[in-house]
Amino acid sequence: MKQLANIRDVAKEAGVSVASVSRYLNKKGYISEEAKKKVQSAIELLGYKPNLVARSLSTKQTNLIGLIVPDITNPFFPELARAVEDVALSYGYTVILCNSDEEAEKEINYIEMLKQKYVAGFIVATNQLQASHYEDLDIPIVALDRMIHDSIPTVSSNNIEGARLGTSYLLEQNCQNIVFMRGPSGLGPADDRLAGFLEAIEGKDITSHIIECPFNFEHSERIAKKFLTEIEGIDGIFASTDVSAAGALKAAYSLGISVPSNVQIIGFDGIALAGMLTPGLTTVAQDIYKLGAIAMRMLIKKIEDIELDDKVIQVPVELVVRGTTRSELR
Amino acid sequence: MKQLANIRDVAKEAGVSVASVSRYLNKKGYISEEAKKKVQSAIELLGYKPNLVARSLSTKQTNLIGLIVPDITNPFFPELARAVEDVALSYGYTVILCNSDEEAEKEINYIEMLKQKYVAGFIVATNQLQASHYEDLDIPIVALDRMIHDSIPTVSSNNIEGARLGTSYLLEQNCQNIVFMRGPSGLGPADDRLAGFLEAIEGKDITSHIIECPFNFEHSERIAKKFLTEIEGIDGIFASTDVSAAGALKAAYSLGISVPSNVQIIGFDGIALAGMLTPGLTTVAQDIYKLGAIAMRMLIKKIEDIELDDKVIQVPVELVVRGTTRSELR
DNA sequence: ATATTATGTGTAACCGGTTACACAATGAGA
DNA sequence: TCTCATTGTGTAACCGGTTACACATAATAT
Repeated sequence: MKQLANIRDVAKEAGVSVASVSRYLNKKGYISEEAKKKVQSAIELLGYKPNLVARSLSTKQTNLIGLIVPDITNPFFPELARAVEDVALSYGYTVILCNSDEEAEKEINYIEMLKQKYVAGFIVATNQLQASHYEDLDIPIVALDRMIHDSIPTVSSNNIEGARLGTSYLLEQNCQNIVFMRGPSGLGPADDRLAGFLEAIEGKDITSHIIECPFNFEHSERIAKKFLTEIEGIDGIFASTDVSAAGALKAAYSLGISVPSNVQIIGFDGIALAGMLTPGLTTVAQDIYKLGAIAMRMLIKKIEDIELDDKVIQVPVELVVRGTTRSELR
Repeated sequence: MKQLANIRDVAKEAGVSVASVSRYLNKKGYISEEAKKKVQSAIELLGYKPNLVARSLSTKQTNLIGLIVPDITNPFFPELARAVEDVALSYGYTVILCNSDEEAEKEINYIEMLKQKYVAGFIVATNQLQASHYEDLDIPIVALDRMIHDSIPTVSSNNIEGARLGTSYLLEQNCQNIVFMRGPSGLGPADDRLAGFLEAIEGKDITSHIIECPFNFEHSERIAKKFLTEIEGIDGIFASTDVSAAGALKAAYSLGISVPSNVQIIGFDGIALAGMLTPGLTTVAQDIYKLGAIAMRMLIKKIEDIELDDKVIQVPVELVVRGTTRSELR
């Protein structure tokens, strides 16, 4: 392959100055129709593509977006990442994937490194760091799934409403003795889901058990096995996450407890996994793709310095009824 | 935040030239102990971090790696991506995630764009493009999971051996009438898995049905439902993918066919999903993390121009027995 | 004593863009 | 006719690194 042409080659070929070529490329400043044409054909002739690195050096801007997630291996995040990536691509941005493992240090390292690369912005789906860290950065940021601080635009699902919805459904199904597997305390969505659950059972004549449980299959299975053997008469489980629900389902199965006839289970997230389980998992589904897509669009607005209509966007949530609840009882 | 220091500031502060600072930073060329110390303290004093964009412009090299996968939403790929990302990070590289959707055009667009950014190399887990495309690129490339061409270093699982292993196990479990759900024809791993299956049943007195099926849950479920109703007496299913196996499992369940007592099912991949299903999916497990990690290390060697020991690496595969096969019959 | 080599350092050009600024030319308004 | 705004263009500095090359000095070989 031949040496790539640069802007000076184009200028020479077109018989104009580099400034004119640059103005043409960026549609900025004055340029005559005639010059435009000459530049255009020179570009075509030489197969010229602007060097993005050089441009970045000069403008201190790139079209790189850092997407920070706890762990792409957790099936919630690939769906989110996919949406972010799709939208980014359609606007000419490129996404860099960063797994933080919920460790502040890893996250800081990533942020430092990407800052050195002049990333255009970050989408952060973790909340390890204090808001001040991000504010000091002076780079556009959008929080996804988890609220970091009022000062940072956020897009998340309506978790409280979702938990209320799921709980009400469990009550409709005549569950009287419900375990709520709450996520790690201190984690925004986990807390909100618990709040929604508590609101929904408020004043109802049912027994409830709140049990903390990480968003991880093996732990969830173990914990569910424990409470299913230790607590008498459980007839409903609301897990804060589909993965946890899957753990509970498996635990029930291995204990010979039949789902949904003995225990009904409901999850939260609406990831593809829910539909793959047998029986299919009833779940409060987030619109994950929308979550990611909106976050990316917000970030692009911030990057391009367009005023945001709303700083906080709540995406509605929907109950998807499948086989782990007794829909025939409705 | 104050203006970041650049190399000239450091040089001035240290009382040396920029060349010395640069030599110090890159550990290249001669520099005295004394100068080293002066530069070091100037760097600390100013909190200097080299500007990676400027460096890239000059060296025409970045520490960016493009990772091209069909769709990160397919649960096989996040596990792979995770490994790639971990190893990349540990060597100071950053990975850019690209979903090609198995479309040649998308892939070409990505490659073009990343080339403009001086990416250091690509890990390609798709095979849409002809090898020549990659060769013309003149950028280090490693093929992951799927072989593209002899000329391109490849790391993949031993798919033939894996399929043989799984099939033998099914035979040991007394399956007589087996459906092999093969992946899309023309796809390397899918073809290899079929080959392994055929080899393993060669000469055995059993009935087999080869049915093509994409690597997608919904399609797999539908197809499995069809053959489970249309074909008499199926007692074993070997799916080329855990996701397909999950579809088959769900299909069996919805038809009231019990697994493993009526039909035994075995998958391929060893993704986390397999363990989350009930019953747990017996599967031929790839060492997915290892696959990704080795690919990344190979790529780094290519980038740094270190001779590769082997151009093609086959990672061994392991049978993981869970609940969809009747292990008690052993 | 002299040639040769190894060590150490600085200057300035270069990578390939962007853009401030100077300078024209043209047309409109006073 | 004389401003002055508008449109159009080019030169050269700048972004922040790397590095070829020239030059200097010290150590070793002849």
